[in-house]
Amino acid sequence: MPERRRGAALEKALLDAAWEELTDNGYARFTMDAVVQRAGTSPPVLYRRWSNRDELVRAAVLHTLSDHRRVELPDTGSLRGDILTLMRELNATRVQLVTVISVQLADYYQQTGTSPSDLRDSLLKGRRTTVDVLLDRAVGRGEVKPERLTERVRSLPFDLLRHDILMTFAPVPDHVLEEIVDTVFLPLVS
Amino acid sequence: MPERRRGAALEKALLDAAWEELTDNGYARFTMDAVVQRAGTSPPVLYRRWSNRDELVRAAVLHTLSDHRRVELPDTGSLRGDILTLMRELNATRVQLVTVISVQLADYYQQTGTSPSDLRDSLLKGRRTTVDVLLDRAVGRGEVKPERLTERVRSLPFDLLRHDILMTFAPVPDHVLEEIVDTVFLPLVS
DNA sequence: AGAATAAGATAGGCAAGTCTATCCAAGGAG
DNA sequence: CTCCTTGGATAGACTTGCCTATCTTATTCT
Repeated sequence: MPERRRGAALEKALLDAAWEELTDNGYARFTMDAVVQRAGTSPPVLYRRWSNRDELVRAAVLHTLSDHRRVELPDTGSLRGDILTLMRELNATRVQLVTVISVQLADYYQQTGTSPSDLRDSLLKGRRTTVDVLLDRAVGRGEVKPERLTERVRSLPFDLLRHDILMTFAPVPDHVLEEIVDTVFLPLVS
Repeated sequence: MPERRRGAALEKALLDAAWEELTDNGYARFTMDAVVQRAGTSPPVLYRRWSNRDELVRAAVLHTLSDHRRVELPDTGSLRGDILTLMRELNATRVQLVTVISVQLADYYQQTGTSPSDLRDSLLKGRRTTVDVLLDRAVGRGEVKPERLTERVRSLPFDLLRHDILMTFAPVPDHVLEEIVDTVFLPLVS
């Protein structure tokens, strides 16, 4: 007989199940029944917490986002190493997150009249990102010319990474990451 | 009494209606009934041609793609002008196409195990694109150094445009297009 | 121990959507 | 003019998913 889960543990299990349904099947095929079944519980348990599909989806996304928030801060001694390390980590760990946020939630954006950039903005608002730290250190070492670091250029490697992920729904090969850094980003900043 | 449409005209009306449903409501809310109603016809007319939802979606996408295939070839005398003109046209006319192909079809990709890049590849296979022509002319004028024109760099401005469209689901402001060309693309190629 | 709380099972009403069967009507082909 | 194809209307069977009501049972609190 399995133990009966309660409170926070049960809630986490439900949100995890919802997230897995979302990544596996996408929003279009996301059903409450499937979440119930995957979590091994019964409908009322779910509905006591989130009274409809959209509430559950929102909660699952927020839950996963807050889980993934922190990234290790690389420190390899060079901008190239730092940026590549960061990109490799994002590339390895965030493919699902990126595709769900950008693609699977299409219906949610349509209903709310928002877009992925709105979601992103509301999450990053006022936070100092890892990239900012890396770049400041590189400026301190004289590796980059600060006047070249426009917002566009700062986010360029990550925009390109995100773009490639969205076109393939898969991690990007490592040589592509190096290509982005070596033939696009570094030439523009140094 | 409205005339009764037949054959190709009717088929086009149905596919157009399907495409509009797709752009307005997305794949998740795409229903046969809605298409029937928008086209002003009745269910059997639809089912005689496409026996289910997915077949219809596929047909509508292909139909629209073949409609949009050609782009005007700009000739402003400078690479900057040519590229900007092309980007402006794409930005103005392809937002729906890009978002539908990348986002609304998520479910389709999941079922077929494909991705937007597969769709893109199968469409562009062997075709000489407008961009190639522009760039070759620029090389001829000595505006760009040919050895810098890697595949990555050639597609860079369009990848960034596509990325921004996917983050906002809307046309990109003109000053952003200029920013991409002036602070990213041209510095890399000249 | 006993009471209170919340988990979990089961069943079912309701709504929406898919697809088919059946019919009638328009309009082009002979 | 008549036939025959095909468009179009209507109705309904069937399925699926949402959500609620009701009941039993495990776990925790006092």
